[in-house]
Amino acid sequence: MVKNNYEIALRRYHFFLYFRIIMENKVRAILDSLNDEQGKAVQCTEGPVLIVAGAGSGKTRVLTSRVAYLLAQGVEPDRVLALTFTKKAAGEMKERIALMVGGYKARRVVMGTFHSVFVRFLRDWAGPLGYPQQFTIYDQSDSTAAVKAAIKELNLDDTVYKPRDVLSRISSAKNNLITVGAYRADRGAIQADTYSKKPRIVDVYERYQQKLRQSGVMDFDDILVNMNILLRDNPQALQSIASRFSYIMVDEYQDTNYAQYLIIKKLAQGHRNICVVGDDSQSIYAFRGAQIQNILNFKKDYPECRLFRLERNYRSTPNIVEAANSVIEHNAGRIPKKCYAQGDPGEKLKLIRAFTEQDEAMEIVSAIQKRMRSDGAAYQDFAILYRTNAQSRALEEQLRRRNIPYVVYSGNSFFERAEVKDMLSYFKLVVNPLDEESFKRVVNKPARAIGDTSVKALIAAALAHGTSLFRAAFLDDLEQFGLRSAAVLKIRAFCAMIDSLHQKVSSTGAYDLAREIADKSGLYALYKEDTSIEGQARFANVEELVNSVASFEEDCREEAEGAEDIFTLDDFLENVSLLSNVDIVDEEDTNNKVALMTVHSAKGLEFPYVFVSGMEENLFPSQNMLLSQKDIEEERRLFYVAITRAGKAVSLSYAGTRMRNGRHESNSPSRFLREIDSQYLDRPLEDDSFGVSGAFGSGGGFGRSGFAQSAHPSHRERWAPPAHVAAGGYARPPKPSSESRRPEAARSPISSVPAQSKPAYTPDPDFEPLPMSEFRVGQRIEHNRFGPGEILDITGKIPELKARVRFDKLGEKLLLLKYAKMRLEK
DNA sequence: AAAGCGGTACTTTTT
DNA sequence: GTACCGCTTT
Repeated sequence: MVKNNYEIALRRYHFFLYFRIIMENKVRAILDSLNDEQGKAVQCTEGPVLIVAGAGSGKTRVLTSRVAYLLAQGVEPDRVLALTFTKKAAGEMKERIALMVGGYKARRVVMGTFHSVFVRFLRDWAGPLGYPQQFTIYDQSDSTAAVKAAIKELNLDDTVYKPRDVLSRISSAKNNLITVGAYRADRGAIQADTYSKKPRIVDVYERYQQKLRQSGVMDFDDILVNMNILLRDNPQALQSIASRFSYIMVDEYQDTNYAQYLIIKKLAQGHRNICVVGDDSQSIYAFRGAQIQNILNFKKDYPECRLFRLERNYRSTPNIVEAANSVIEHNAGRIPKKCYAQGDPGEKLKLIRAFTEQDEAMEIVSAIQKRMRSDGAAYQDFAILYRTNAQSRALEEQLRRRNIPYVVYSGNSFFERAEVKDMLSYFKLVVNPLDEESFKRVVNKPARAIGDTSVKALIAAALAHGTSLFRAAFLDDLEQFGLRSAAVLKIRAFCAMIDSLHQKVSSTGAYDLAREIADKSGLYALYKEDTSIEGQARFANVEELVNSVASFEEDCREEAEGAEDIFTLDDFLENVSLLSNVDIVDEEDTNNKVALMTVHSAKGLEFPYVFVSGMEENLFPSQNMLLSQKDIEEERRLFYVAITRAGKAVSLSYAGTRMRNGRHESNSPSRFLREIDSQYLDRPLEDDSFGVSGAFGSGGGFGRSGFAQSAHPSHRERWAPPAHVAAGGYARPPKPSSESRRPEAARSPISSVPAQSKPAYTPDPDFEPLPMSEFRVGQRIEHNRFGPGEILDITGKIPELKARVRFDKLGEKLLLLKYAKMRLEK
């Protein structure tokens, strides 16, 4: 007996030793792949930790290793919370952790985006917060539509109260946890709104919130606001949620806003094991409330915190890193750090100068093909980045022309299609019948003889009773709002259909229910019967959406490893609503394809070869960002992000003219190009490349008399005109301004001389306006629709030039030249 | 009630 | 140049 016990104890001890050796091996394996500083950061698990991680410094490696290290120390996976900005980032980290500690443990780590993790908690506490358990989430376009509806209900002019602007105002209020009441009490905010001639924004805010409430819906910001409310007002919830975790990690901390900051603070206040990772130089989301202060002030909140700096860049060549450094040094108030790379300095950054955006695109495509031959690179090694989504067009055209496979990372592709939105609205409405925007969208799709008039009356009834459209449908005083009994019956039939589907949500698999909705709603049949080419494409999209429900369900089952959960449509919706641009693209879709995306979307990604296109003033930096020094610094960080995506080579391109909003625009090369230390560029940037002088001959050639010839169409096609021609032709050729010559001035032109920074060209008030094109008074023209005629006179200011035309058949008409489809008569 | 037209605004970035 | 809105027409 004694011996037996002894043996057991010995065995246990052996097992313990054995176990320890395995663990030590695991730990060693984890730490072996790290440099000194990374290793320290990984092992410093207790207490607050700030990791300032430069671009390409192995930030993800540190984060994943740190989680793996914690698990190897015996920490239970579900006590670790890791927050990221995109699902893609979270997914990749999970995969890497799984490689280190196995999938079983890795999957149990609570890892996801702020929004998706918090939504889970909010579901558990939906009741106390006054939401239905199956609340749904409004995306940007739903929110905008709801704001618009709120504006209309308040009888405000939606051309003054532009829904997008109002929403962004409301959004920043929410991101700073300013409720409607606090907003009303905030004299500064009210004054600002009054000053911008929109004093009733706060009323719209109030109405908008009411609508969301009645609809049982949260917008993106509400997820954060409600999380804060929950943690503030519900001690039980705070206790339950905060005590679940003993370690918290936050990625991209520089991009957190106040609401997120406060949630993290509350969750960490017990154990203070909070590790945040970020790079102040890569803070690019101020427009959605991100506060760079959060990372700068981390030390103030956690005085005992340890700081680790990851300064060695493993991604990029020294030339790229130094070029990026030289740019970011133009910003004030950064966390001091010196990023560096070792090894072969690599190629210098390449400048590409083109006449038009098409030329620019061609140059880029040629460079890609050349590079593939010289370096044996594959398509997926390339990324083309740009400031605005609209710029992808010209690039796509050229890529298609040369049969180069590419993938565009952008939100407005699949999920923005009308037919997909219709189907999704049905899904949302079935999950949450109170959802007003979804209700309005699909109530008469396919046609059920429930027209605008009926819907308007129903809205009035809902408004009067302070309830949702769905509930309003069953009121018994609907006649008072002008609804005929036939219409009421049809509406109620629709609601009954939705309700019967709604009953099945929690008991039916997502895919089965999706199919049933597609059938019962009649949407499937509606799209199927349209046999036109576009109709077939629409049908295919609806099919694809429904199929994606199936693959979602499969993914979930795989993840759950046979646990007998059923995955329902509300799970699917939640997942879809919180996808980011980079999440939407299928992994298989990126195989051997050139990637196109905005610089914002590119954050966190890397490619061997990066092209940054549209390096022009007013585009990058954006013209909307030229007003304040703060904004310029954010644009500069954005440019920094762009450059540091590259491993081997960076090409920066700019065009002399490009089409924007249907007009040709000319801009000089971006100031950021001038900010790159010239020793890292393959050639010096011409001081006077575009829009100023030089390239097209200075001054004389484009005077008043010179304009008539240069504006001839054939001439214009070959030679991109400098700015003063494209801008309308009546401005003087600018004198080479001192601003473009002096780098010091270029660094801070805004704060010192705001007047000079914007209009590079002063219009001559005495000069008679000429049309920007070939049209003259007295000329005969031919209009696409109105036929032949004669130009009587031309009035108005650029760009609103109007031509009075007497048409031979139709008489006089006033046409806006920039839109009129007419040409000189042959 | 749907389709078709003309007018208007739009392009900064996104969870 | 396009997407969207609201008005008009059938």
